[in-house]
Amino acid sequence: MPPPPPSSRLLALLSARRPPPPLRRLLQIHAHLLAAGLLQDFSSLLAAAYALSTTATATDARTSPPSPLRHALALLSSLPASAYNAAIRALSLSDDGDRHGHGVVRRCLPLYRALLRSGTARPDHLTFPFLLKACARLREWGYGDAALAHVLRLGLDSDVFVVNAATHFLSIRGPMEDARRLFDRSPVRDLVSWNTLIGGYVRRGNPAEALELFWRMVAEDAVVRPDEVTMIAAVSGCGQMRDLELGRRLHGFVDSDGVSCTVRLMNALMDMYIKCGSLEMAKSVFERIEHRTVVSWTTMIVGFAKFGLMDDARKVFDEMPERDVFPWNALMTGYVQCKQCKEALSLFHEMQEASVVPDEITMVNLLTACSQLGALEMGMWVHRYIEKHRLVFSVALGTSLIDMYAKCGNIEKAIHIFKEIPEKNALTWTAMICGLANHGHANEAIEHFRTMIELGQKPDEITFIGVLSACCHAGLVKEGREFFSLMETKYHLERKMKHYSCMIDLLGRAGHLDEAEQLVNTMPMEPDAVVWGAIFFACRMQGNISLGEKAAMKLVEIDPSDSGIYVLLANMYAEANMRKKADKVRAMMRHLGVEKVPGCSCIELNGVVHEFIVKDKSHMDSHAIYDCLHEITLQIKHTADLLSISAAGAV
DNA sequence: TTAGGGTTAG
Repeated sequence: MPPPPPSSRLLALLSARRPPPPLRRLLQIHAHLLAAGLLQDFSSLLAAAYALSTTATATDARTSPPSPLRHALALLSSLPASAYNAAIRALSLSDDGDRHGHGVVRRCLPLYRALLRSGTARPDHLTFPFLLKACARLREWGYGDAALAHVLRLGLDSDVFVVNAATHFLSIRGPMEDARRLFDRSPVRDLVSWNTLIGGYVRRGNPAEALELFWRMVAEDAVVRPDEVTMIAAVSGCGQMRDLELGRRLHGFVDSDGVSCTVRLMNALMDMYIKCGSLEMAKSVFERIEHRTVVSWTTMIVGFAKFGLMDDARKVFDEMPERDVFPWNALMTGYVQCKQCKEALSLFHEMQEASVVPDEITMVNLLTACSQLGALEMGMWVHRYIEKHRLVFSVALGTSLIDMYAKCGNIEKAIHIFKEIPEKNALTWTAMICGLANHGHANEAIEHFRTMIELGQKPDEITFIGVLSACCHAGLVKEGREFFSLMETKYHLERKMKHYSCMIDLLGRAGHLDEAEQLVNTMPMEPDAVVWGAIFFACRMQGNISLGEKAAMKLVEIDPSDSGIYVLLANMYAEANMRKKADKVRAMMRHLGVEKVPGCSCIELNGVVHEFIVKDKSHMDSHAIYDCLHEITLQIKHTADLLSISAAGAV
C-alpha cells in the first residue's frame, strides 16, 4: 500500500464534479464521517481513496475493492440514523463556493437513499427538515414529493419541525395553495409555521396575502407573537405593495410591540421605504443603525441610485468599510438605469483593479450598458468572459445577450443565441421579438409571437410594443389592428402611449389617416409628441396640409424649443408649393430665436466610446474622419447616380 | 432541527 497522499490532493479528488463511481461511494462515506465526527477512521479512507485513484480501471476497484475500502463500506452499513442526519444537515447547509452550493447539497440525495437502504437505520423527525431544505434548494420537486410521502408513511406529519419544513418546500415548489393547505390542515402550528407561510407569499410576489396572514396572526394567535423574521417578511411585502402608509404602520408596530429591531430588520425597513418612495425615511433608518452591515450600505446605494442621485450613491459606496460584489453591482445598476453607461463601464474596470470577482449580475449590467451604447466589441468581450469563466447562465443573462446583439446590429448572432439557450421566459421572447422587429424582420417577429403564445408564455405590454412595431415596419395594418385589439380583449393589458403611437404610425403610413386621427381623438391619454409626430409625417407624405398643420401646432405646443418641427413644417409647405407659408414659418423661427439643437451620436471602437455632435472637430482624428466621410458621401452619390441611370434604362 | 434583509434582463 503506497503512503497516503497529502490531504489537499484527496480533497481535490473528493470534490471533483464527476468522480469515478467507486470514489462517489467514498464521497458518501466521507460526508458521513466528517459530519458524524468519526474522523479517527479517516486514515483508512485516505488510503482507500488513494488506492482507488491509482487503480488501473474503476471496474477493477468495483469488483475487487481494496481492503481499506471494504472496511469503510462496513463502517457505513453500521452507521446510526443520527450519523446520516448529521451528514445530511451538514450538506444541506453547505456552500462550497459554487454560487448555489448545488455541487455539495446534491450529495444529500444519495445519502438519503443510502439511509433508506442501510437496513439498520430509518429516517426520522431530524432527517426531513434538512432533506426537504436540500430538495427546495436543488429544485428537486420529485424527490421532495417522495420525501413528503415518506413523512406520511412514517407518521411524522404531526411533528411541527417536519411540517414547517414541508410547508417551506411546498412554498418554493408552488403552487402556494399546496403550502397553504398544509398550514390550514396541520394540527400543529408555531411561530415558524406562520413565518414560513408569510415569507412564502412574499417570495412568490403575493404581498396582499402575506399581509393578510400577518394581521390574522397578530389578531388570532394568542400564543405566538411576531418576531424579527415575521416583521422582515411583512415589511418586505409592504415594499412590494409600494404602500408607504402601511410601511409606517408596520414600523410603528415594530417599535411598540417589543420586536427586537436588529440590523436585518432595519435593512428591510430601509428597503421598504425606498420602494415606497421615501428616501428620507430610508436615510433616517440608515443613520440610526449602530453596526451597519454590507447589506445596509448596499441598500443605501440602491436608494440613492433609484432616485437618480448617482453622486450620493457613489459617496456611500466610497465610504463603505468593506464591500462584496453586491454594492459594486448595485452602483453599476444605478449608472445603467440613469443612462450613465460610460460610468458603468469605468466602474467595471475599477472593479477589476480591485480584484473583485464579477458575477452574472455584473455581466447583465455590462450587457445592458453595451446595448444602450451600441458597443458591440465590448459586448462580445463580455460574452467571451461569460463563456471563459463559466458564469451561471441565467435567463436574464441570455436575454441581455440577445438584446445586446440585436441592439448592436448583429441580429444573426441574437437569433443564434436565442435558439441555443436552454431556458426562455416572456422577457427572452420579447427581446427576440423586438430585435427582429427593429431589424425589419416583421414576419419572423410575428411568427415568434405566435410560437411564444403556443408555448404558454404570457406576453406583456413590451411584447406588444415589439409586435406592433413589427407591423408598423412592414405596413401590416390588418395584423396590427388584430394585435392592438387582442391586447385588451384577450390579455387584459392596458394600452399605453407607446402602443397608441405605434398603431397611429402604422395607420398613418398605410394611408388610413382618418382612422389614425380618430384613434388620436379617442385615446384615453393626452397624445404626446411621438403621436403627433407620426400624424405629421403621415400628413406630409400624403399632402394633408390641414391636419399636418394641426399636428405641427401641437408639437410646437408640447416643446416650443424643438427647432425640428419648424423646419419640417416649412418643408411641408414648400413641398406643397406654399412658399409664402414656408417663409412665414422660417421667419417665425428666427423671430422666436429657436436654434437647431445639435444631434449627438456615438460609436464604439476597440472598447472605447466616442461621442460626436454636428460639425464636431474636437476629436483627435477629426481630419481623417472628415476625409473618410467625404469619401463615403462621394461613393453614395456615385451609387445613387448609377441606380438612377439603370432605373431609367429599365423604364 | 424548521422561517429571515441587499444587486440582474426585454
